[in-house]
Amino acid sequence: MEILRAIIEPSLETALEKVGVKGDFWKKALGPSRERDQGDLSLPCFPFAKQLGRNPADIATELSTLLSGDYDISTAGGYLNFSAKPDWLCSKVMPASEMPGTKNVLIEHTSANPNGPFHVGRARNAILGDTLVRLNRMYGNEVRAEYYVDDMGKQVGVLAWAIANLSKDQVDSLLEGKDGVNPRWNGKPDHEMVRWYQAAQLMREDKDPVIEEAIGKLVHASEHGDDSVLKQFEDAYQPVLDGMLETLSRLGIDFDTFTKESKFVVEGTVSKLMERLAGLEIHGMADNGAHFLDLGQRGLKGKTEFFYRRGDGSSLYATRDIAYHMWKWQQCDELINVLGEDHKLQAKQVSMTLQELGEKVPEVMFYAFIKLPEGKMSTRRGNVVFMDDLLEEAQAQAASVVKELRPELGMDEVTKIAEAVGVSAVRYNITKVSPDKGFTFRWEEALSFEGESAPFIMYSHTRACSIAKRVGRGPIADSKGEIPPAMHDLLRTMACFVDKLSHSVKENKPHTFALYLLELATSYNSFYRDCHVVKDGVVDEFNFAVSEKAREMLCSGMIGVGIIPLESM
RNA sequence: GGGCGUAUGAUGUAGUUUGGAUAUCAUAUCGGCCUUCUAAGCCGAUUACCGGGGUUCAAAUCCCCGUACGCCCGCCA
Repeated sequence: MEILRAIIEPSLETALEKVGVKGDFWKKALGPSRERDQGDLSLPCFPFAKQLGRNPADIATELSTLLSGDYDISTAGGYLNFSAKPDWLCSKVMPASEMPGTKNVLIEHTSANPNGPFHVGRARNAILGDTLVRLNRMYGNEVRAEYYVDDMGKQVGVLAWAIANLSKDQVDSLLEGKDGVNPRWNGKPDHEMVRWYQAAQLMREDKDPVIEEAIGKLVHASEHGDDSVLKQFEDAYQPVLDGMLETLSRLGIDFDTFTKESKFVVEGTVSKLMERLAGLEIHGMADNGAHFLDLGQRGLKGKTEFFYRRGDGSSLYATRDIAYHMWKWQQCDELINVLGEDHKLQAKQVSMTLQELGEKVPEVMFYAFIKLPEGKMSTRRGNVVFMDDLLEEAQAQAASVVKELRPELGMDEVTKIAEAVGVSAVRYNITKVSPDKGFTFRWEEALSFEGESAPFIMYSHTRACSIAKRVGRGPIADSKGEIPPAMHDLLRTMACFVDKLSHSVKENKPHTFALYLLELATSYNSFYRDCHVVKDGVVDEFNFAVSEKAREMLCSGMIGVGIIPLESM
């Protein structure tokens, strides 16, 4: 609770000086209390014991007599506990709070190869990335969400070759016996066109030199910036990408800008970069003329040679990524990338090279993969859960719950609520887990609508909306009244909104704020139980004002993590 | 073989960056609460820091040695 810290620190500093404590190391010891009933902030006095040669409990007691302010003080077992006075807390929480962000942030996320539909694993990137985008915006930062389109190289090359050379019948017969397109997704180009890619990959297993050469030629041309080949690639991948973006859009995810990888080849920045790299101290060359940097000289362990240029003079993916980063740095103060954990080494190499060039390095949020109970997700082995199917299932499950709980609702209303509940639940179940934790996808958990879930938060919010609707007008400003425990508890939770948001944004940890919303909703639920707004037809203005403030916070918090704030569900 | 990451109740998770009190929350299980603003809710009960050393007044947190799992170690993307 930073608002409390701000008023405690100055007087605590004076008190500690009087007692004889030197230095300000205590500032980091002053932290949130472990238990809620201990207080809001606590100071362990053990570190002072040695310096002063006294018992920590005595020091705590003496300090408590030297302090006073808008907080209550208690001591317990060598700790000094501070609790904000409820009235003061209320006066701090109720006014609109200023958001501290001032930076221009560019967040690159998703950037999936445009060759097929999102499965749940690939979508983790988009969900985490978009949540970071939303949280940074709520924090006050200027944010640009960017998708880096991989429009050259082998993956797109294979897709383009297949579309140019295979008929639908050929594709169908090649893929015979494999799962077909779910009829629900007929006409959705990512689901349809991925079959050309899959068919081509199957054919390539035979290693037919004619096909390999044809694909190789395309890839080679794209990597040298051949306009007509790049155009052919674009015609192949764009519909697929559009289909993929449709899925993301259903999840509430969109982008401000799309930047094509080929841009840096065509504009010549990649070749200029390679010239610069060739002049570096740690530069080296292989027998066939390929170039690398020896990052081992800068402390990289394991494989130390980082190749950035092939023997034939063309660039590699990482080389283009470096050019891309240099370009990105020209347009923001802060750069964040969202990458799967398989990109850790690559990202390290890119960062080290950027440093070698005197450039700043990006912040990277890595996330671990989502597995299935049967093992790793793999499109080829048919061991996947497509995001489209998950969303469809979530919507259907939600619809059956809504129909049961709200039998009076019409079909349109049910569908609208079910869609919001389904999408929010799917997003939230991915967002609430720490990114570096790999987890196993289970339908049951992904579709959980109770406990630690989006619908739990949505439900609290609709309760607040329902009250507001019943009152039918806004709250009266500066209402005051009695603060019972449940309201006090809610106010304390509300007081940490910005703290939690700051932490989430600064550390690139969306899950901490996502979990905070659960606390906020829980506190609201207790308040809802104990502090009725409408009693016998009469509005308790103070309770209403607090309810409204909580409703606003829930609402903006939900938008921040991609939960759709319904007014009724 | 080397590098990086993860390990917390029956299950899933927070907390580890910056050491601090009785370790968070949920699911499951058992029991209670709808004549009062939506019971997708509320209240109560039950169960945990991978193993072994070390540092410290104090270790889930820091250091060392193991074990298990994941990812990476392409002139692929």
